[in-house]
Amino acid sequence: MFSKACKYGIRSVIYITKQSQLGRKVGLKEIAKAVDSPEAFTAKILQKLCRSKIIKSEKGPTGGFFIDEDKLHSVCLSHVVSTIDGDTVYNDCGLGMKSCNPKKPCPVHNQFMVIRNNLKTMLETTTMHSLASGVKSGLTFLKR
Amino acid sequence: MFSKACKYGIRSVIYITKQSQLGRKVGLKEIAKAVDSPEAFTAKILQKLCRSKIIKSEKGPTGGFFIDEDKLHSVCLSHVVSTIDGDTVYNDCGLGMKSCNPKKPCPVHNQFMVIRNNLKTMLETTTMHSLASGVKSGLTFLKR
DNA sequence: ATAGTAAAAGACATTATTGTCCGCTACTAA
DNA sequence: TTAGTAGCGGACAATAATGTCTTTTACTAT
Repeated sequence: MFSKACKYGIRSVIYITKQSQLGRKVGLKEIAKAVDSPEAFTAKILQKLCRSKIIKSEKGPTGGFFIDEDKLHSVCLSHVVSTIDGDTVYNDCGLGMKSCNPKKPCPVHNQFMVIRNNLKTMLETTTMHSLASGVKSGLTFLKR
Repeated sequence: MFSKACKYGIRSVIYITKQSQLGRKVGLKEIAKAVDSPEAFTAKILQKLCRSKIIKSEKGPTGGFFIDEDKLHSVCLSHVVSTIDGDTVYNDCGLGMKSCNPKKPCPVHNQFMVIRNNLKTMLETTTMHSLASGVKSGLTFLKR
């Protein structure tokens, strides 16, 4: 479904969200440990997410990654996914055909449309805030 | 969503189905041209599909790939997908966590369950026969 | 029988993804 | 000002996926 990079990214942003709700900035090491991801690789992913303004970072001691107060409730799964994996999940043909469109559809075009719209809606309506809440309340988990 | 190998596989099986409905066996070259896929790579995929009994092959001149009469209406997308990509689409955690299950779910477990069940149902109820019919009637296309 | 055709199988090549390492830059606190 | 911390960026390494090539095997029609 998603690349590993994207999965690490989502897990990381959930953790950052959770900590930002407590007013904490978190360092790379802490994030990698909390979500059980390779540290250096995670750094790359976080850099991408910074460039796309989903998260912010501050250098130096007491620095780390965080999410702005006013963004805490608006960041969605879809933002992270499109930053890391691009729009392939939404746009690419299910059978990998170059020009698959409603006028010249691939054999599974319509079937995939339904699934993909479901997925798109889910990604666009699921906020990182709500996912972080699940972790905070102990209903869901971020590692293992 | 699916690997390239899986996409080539699906396209190929649709084409083979279409031709088998006409009582024709089809050679590798013809398949690769019809579905616009790399020939040698497609050969590997067809071998897998043969080993899993989804399609059959006959060697020698007048040989080629085909689907048994009695299977023509029963082969589903799910069969091809699980042969080529395995069960990852159905079983693997959406966030790549090792032990994600209903008792210890990842943050997006429930959201993904819904989507995945939709997908699973779709794959299990969509026959290659029906997809081949769409191509035959000119409603859908297998290349470009 | 044998010549020709087509799939099977294994070795190899290329590319994309994943992952690591290290020096550099920015920043903060003392 | 400076020492230490933490993210940034580029180069590099390992692995997995994709794709190719060549030889062998099986078969059929003549």
